Amino acid sequence: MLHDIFTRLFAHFAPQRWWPGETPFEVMVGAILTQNTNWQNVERAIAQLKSTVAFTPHAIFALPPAMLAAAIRPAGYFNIKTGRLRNFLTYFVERYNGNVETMRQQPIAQLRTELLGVRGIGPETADSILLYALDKPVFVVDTYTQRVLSRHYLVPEETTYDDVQSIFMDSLAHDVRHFNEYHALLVAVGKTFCRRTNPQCEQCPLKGVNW
DNA sequence: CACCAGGCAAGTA
DNA sequence: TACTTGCATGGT
Repeated sequence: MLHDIFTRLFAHFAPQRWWPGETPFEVMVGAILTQNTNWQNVERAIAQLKSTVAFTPHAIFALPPAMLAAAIRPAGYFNIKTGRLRNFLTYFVERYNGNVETMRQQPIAQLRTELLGVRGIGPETADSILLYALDKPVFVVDTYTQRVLSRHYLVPEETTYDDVQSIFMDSLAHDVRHFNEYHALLVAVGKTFCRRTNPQCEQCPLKGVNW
């Protein structure tokens, strides 16, 4: 059934080509900045940050917090996100010397535990980093995923993050490219047809699914 | 004007 | 444990 949903979405939408970002480290930063925030605003923030300092873990951490906050201001919650970014950078630099390839070599379960231990990184941000920055076969769940599934009565609305994730990871092959495209397509269908205000259910490519 | 966007943590009872 | 609230910009 999850395979059928993917087939419908893939037939309807063009490839999403997630995650936007020139480097894995940039994807990590974007994952934190995009929390409850429109991606367009994240792009502004990243652009401003790039024009402020060299886009490396050490350089960004060396930036005075007030300047970091000013740079990422367009992404919203800039004081909160400044702290969260610095928490992550502390972890990334202290444990991996800011080296993506070194981090990538660790086991998935260990990395997920480490990331969840950083204050400001919850399950979605952790999994986004694992999948989109480190190429780990982890399925990313977000509010659109939950909403699309529950609107089609595939899961109860109150299903937890980990349970939704298990539904996907227990029935699909653990393929990075597939998980990448699938999550992005769920966001696409959620945005386009499954909005709270002004839903467009009649034209949704998932119309009628209720296995 | 209201509402939303690729969440998370802290506070309250 | 189970809710609720704060965080904040920019687009529609």
